[in-house]
Amino acid sequence: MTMEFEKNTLLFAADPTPGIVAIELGETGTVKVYRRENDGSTAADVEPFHPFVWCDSDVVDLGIETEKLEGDLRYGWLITVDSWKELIALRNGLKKAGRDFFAFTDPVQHYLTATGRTLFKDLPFERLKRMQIELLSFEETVFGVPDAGPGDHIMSIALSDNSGWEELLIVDPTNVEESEREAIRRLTSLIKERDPDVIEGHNLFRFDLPYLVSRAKKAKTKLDWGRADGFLRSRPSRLQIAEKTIDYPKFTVGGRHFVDTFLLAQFYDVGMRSLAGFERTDVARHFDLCDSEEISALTGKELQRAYMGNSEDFRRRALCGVRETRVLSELLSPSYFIQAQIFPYNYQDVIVRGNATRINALFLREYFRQRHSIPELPMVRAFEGGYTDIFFTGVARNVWHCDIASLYPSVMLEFDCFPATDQLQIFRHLLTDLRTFRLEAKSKMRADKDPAKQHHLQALQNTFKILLNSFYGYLGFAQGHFADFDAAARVTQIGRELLKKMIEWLNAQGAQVIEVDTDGIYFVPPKKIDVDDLQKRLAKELPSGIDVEIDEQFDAMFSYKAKNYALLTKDGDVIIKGGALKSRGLEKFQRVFLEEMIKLIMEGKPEAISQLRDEFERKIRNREWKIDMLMKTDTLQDSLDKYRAKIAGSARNRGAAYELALASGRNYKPGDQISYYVKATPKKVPAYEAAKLASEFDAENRDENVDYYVAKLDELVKKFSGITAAASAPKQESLAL
DNA sequence: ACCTGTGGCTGATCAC
DNA sequence: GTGATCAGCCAC
Repeated sequence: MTMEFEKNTLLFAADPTPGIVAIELGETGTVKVYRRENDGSTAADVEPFHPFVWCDSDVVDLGIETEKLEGDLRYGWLITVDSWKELIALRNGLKKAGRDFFAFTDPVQHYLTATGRTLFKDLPFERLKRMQIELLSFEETVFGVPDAGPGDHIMSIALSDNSGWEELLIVDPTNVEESEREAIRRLTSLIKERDPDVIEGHNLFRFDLPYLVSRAKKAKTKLDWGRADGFLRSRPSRLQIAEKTIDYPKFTVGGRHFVDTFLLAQFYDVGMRSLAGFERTDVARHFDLCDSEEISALTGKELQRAYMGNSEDFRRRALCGVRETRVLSELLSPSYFIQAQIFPYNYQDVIVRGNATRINALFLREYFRQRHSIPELPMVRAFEGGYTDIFFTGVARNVWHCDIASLYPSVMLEFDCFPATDQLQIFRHLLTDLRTFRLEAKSKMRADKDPAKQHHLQALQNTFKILLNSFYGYLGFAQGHFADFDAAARVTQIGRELLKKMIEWLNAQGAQVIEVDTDGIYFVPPKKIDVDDLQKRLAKELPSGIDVEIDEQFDAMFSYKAKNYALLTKDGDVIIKGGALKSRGLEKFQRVFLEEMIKLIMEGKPEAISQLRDEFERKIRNREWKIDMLMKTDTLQDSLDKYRAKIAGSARNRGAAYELALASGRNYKPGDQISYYVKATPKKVPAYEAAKLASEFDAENRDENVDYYVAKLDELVKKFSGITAAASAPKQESLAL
């Protein structure tokens, strides 16, 4: 089979029009469709636009023409109009008449759903025109806020694109007003001239664009960056990334997309949990693409001096930013580029929409195509999740791990856990196809010798994987039209039963099960057993289509609590899992101490812990560490107003990060991170009263509360003393020594 | 205007 | 002191 998956219309939609790079609303009743031509130029087609509404009843009484849809689901009538203006009028009319209806709010989603088109078909990522931008402001680097004071202005605008072109605009410090205006104008004309499809930046939404808008306003310069001469627009938006909610102004401009690598980094970290922070330098360091560590580490004041002195360091720093953004985007964007070929969304929106929302859009597109009615939103109810348990705590030696491959997708397919309302059986078909495609993409990737193709296939199979895993979540998604909470409950129940069956069987074989979570089991194998043999016999216990694999073996495991454990690999590496052992909520010295302590425990050297403790105490008392070892970094979840309101209503306790944010007088927003430490105080006070911003720490005149930190160290040692004692008392607690 | 799910652990604070 | 509650973060 060739790359047939790109011909799958459920996934990649029915209309094959290649090379669409952007879509924007045009003159009344039209959209402008921008396409990349073979010679690299961009064509603009004017196309008709027919937005639509799904309605629960015939509306002939309102004098409106409707189309009766197939099936008997709630929204069984379709009303199609000829312009965006008419759609808004129709919605208002229906609302007034008390009719129940459903319509998309995004015109691009209307267009793509109605036509079956998607962006970027047959377009390699390299042919997308991507421009990178980074502004440096005179005071931002000192205060962390755009447009901090009257003395503030743009120092530089750095630009680059994926053809390798670069340009640096520097504002003349001796003639700021005129020079800044000139730089902004030059920026606008460069955007028009180079005509990028995508404008990328790190913190583009929360810094560069709002800052630029405020400076352009002062300079009375227009930011007409649209392909059809439209202006930059923004409105407040909010983004949910795992447990974090990020407030940001969402910027849009006609015919182009904005991509913020700060947001991409946030999404990346949900899966990996491995970034130290989300500043560009943190992310660049993580991916090992820092070309000059000391240049990017320049402090605000040093940078100001370099700027005033017109030094080469300033130019290097300014360009270093866009280069890193470009590489970062090349690492983090491809999966979204592929998703834009699949989902009826703008590239920019594919990034910020959640998985379940995107799946919902696929369902609605196919039901629209088949002119089939769609269901109302499901009744929401709570349902039980995966099975988690722990049977042994302490250190175990020779630990094996087995897991069920793609547990929930397999259960859904093998046990027919599909949405009751899905009369067209889209769910089953998509899931089946995705699973086949993923395996295909994976095997093709292994077979291919061309690194560029391998890279694409890797991104493709990863996209399929994310999608596959989101289908179960969709069943329990309150805003999914085809969600089905009973089906979701069946999936997890079957999952729990399978796991329990495996545990029972392993125990009956003489294995000792240590820890279980959802789809995998850590256990000490019975004596004298062959891995392949055990795997074969375990597999026989499970229904067909449910594949189990003994995928890993470890020298030791430190089992602490459910979802909290450490592993010692055969290569001597330590893997730590769980919030109790490695949470970002812990200060760095605690995380480092824990890691070293756990390593000692797993290596069978628990007696060395007290020496480690003493060494850490000495370093705290002698103030040997930089403050980053002692500080804590919290992410603000609520706005400061909401926090104030909650405190006033006794709905929550005070927290150090919020108190510091309030005291700073700066405009902190949800998603912002605050680093602070606890300073010495004359008498004992709550931590939030003794907290001080890490940025205000004075290394020449240190004031951290050493007793507070030593006490924390002791609590840590105490907390684990029981379990380390157990580990050194083999007869009682330790397994398979 | 936006939004995949449940399960589990911990630290900080506060009422009792 | 203790337990309850909330917020934050993590596993899968």
